[in-house]
Amino acid sequence: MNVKRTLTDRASAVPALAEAFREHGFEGASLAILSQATGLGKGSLYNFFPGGKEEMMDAVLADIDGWFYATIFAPLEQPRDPATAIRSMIEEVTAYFRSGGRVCLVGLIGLGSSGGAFASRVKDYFARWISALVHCLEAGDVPPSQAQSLAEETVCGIQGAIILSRALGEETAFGRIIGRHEAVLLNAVARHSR
Amino acid sequence: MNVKRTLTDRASAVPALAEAFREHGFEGASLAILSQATGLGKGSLYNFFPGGKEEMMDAVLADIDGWFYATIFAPLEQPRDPATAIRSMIEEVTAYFRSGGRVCLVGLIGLGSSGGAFASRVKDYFARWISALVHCLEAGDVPPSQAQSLAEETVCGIQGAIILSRALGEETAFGRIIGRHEAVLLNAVARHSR
DNA sequence: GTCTATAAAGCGATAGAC
DNA sequence: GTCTATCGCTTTATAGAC
Repeated sequence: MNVKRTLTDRASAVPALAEAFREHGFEGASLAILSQATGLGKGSLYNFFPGGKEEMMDAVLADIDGWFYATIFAPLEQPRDPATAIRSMIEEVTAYFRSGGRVCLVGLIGLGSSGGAFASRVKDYFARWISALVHCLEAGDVPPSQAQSLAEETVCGIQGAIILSRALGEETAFGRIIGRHEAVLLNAVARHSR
Repeated sequence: MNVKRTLTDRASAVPALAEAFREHGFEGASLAILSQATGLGKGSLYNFFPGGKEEMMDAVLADIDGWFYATIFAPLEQPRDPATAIRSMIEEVTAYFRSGGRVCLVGLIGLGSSGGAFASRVKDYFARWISALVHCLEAGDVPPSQAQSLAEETVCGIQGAIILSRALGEETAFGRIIGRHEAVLLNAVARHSR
């Protein structure tokens, strides 16, 4: 019971850490910031994460990966109806990234120099996303080569939409861009399953 | 003459600073790193950039903006032949970002917390890029609303392609994704100018 | 298990010799 | 104009009180 409790507390600190890393980046998020974000003292943080910031970031990335797998990837991989799965993905992604107001931490880490330490997590995240979307499109009778292209373009477009909507300072850009990707995906499955 | 000389030396330090900021980010690039990258001591750096790191980054962003305006934006705005201008943009962009091996510093800064201080530069960069591409497409008789969508999608796709090719660790992804965007743009101008 | 105090190192920035 | 030395301050990380 007491073992479970410490794990639970560690796990409950992860979302706060994630938000701090999102806002300040890996190097920018100091222990003082992380301490304030979680409400835990530095001592407690090192008790949960003996490896320091790196272990915290690793736990955050693992948590994000788990959430995406359960919420986005898994439904795409075994879709009852491909069109519904696509619509669901777009809806969840838009809510998760708050229309571009919230940064994709995995993408951000991949761009930075700190990315090397988390390269495999970053790679897996994007590879699994694309793979899941490919499976969904193929379930909608889209030819494999076209499914691969569409999946890559969609995942790219989402990352780009976050950058662009933040840069332009207009949240509406995100929905506009993502909406067009949704339409392209739905059009593809509708055309081929016809 | 001596005035010109100091300006030249300051300017010649900017590309090295840019590369250091690209590799380490704004917070990650310490003065020790910037000193090593430029070959100048901290004293010399502060002589050229009294405002410290912020002024260095601002000079870097101004330099990048100037290069993009001359090389990419201006040719798009007054295209002799839209298709040629588009092909040239893709070629220059691919070389500049080294097929995704080189990060887009403007996009990276826009994602990070340090972006606030450089928000107007980041915004202008993307707004001008999209605007220039829209003008080029309209010169190719693409309807305005469609030109705006295509331009947004292309700029997004380039940013996303950098993230994805780095994350997946395959440089080929960049050319593949950007090539499809190029084809879409060329197809649009060919179809409407027909 | 959580805190405060503290260590050692690195940070941005400045001063002053040359 | 360029360097070295140095100032405060913040950083990560640890130690020890409770």
